[in-house]
Amino acid sequence: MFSTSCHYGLQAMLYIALHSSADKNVDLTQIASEQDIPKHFLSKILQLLVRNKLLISMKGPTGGFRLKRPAEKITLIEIIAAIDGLDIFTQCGIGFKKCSDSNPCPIHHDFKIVRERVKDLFETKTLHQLTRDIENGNSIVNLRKPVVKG
Amino acid sequence: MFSTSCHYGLQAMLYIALHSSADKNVDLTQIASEQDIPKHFLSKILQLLVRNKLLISMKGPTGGFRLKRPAEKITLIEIIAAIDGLDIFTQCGIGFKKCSDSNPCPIHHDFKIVRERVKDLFETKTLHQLTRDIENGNSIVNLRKPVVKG
DNA sequence: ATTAATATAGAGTTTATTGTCTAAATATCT
DNA sequence: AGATATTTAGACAATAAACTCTATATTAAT
Repeated sequence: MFSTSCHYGLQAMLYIALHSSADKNVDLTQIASEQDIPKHFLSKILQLLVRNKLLISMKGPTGGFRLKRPAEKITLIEIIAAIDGLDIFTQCGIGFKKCSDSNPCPIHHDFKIVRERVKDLFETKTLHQLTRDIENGNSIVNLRKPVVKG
Repeated sequence: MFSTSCHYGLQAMLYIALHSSADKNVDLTQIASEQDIPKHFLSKILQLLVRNKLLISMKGPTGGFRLKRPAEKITLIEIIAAIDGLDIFTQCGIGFKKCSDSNPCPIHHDFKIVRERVKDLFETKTLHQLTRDIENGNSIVNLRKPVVKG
């Protein structure tokens, strides 16, 4: 449904939401190695997210990435919009370029309904909802927070 | 949502459903030019649909393509399966390879619901339903049947 | 100040997708 | 039988997506 880049971006944002805080960055190498994403490829995706005001980056030792806004205020569709764009949520189901509400293809109305449901999901789902699920143990997929030292 | 090849395949199948019959083929050049699809590229897609038993092809003068089965018996998902495969209907929304019902990512359950709705649509929609919509004038997009001579 | 750790930038490579061209095989029609 | 119209096949080209590598800029810590 989304590009590989977009998947990487979503995964990285989730990782950063879980592992960064207002005074703690997560660095690229850690994200890339723990999420198994090519480092320099991920680097460009994160740069894009910085330019789109979803992340803050800092150079130097202790540098890295953190969320620009609280996880409650970041929806998944913002990440998707920054990387893949929103065409997928407006495009015709069978690819007719001229298809529209007033000039519908024969599947337009039915497709629009299900497409909107997908869009709604990503519009309403926040990063915080995802991290909460993980912290509650309702979701897994190798994103467990490491045990804090001390 | 689907590849360009898949869009072309869906569009061509719809065109063939509208313009062929048990004793009339539609030829590649006509489909390609009327649907504005690169001819030789479309040729390969139609060959794939022939191999997947959705179309019959005949060479020579009066040759061309026709549906292998009645349009009532061909669902859109069969066309999609032949060209793009069905991965999109099983893949994780945020791209985790290991995500599954028993090892869910934090959006798994919600995403599965909307993904199934999209799948349902393409599973239940037949080519016949599309052509009927067009013939009833409920859908347009440059697929009008040309006026029959005589 | 120096060093080390980090993000940023840009060039280059590989692979997949999309599109083009030419030739061959097959079938119809006269 | 020969001419013509069609699909099939395969090589090739162009573009985009995914990935790699090297160098530079910036910052924290010493």
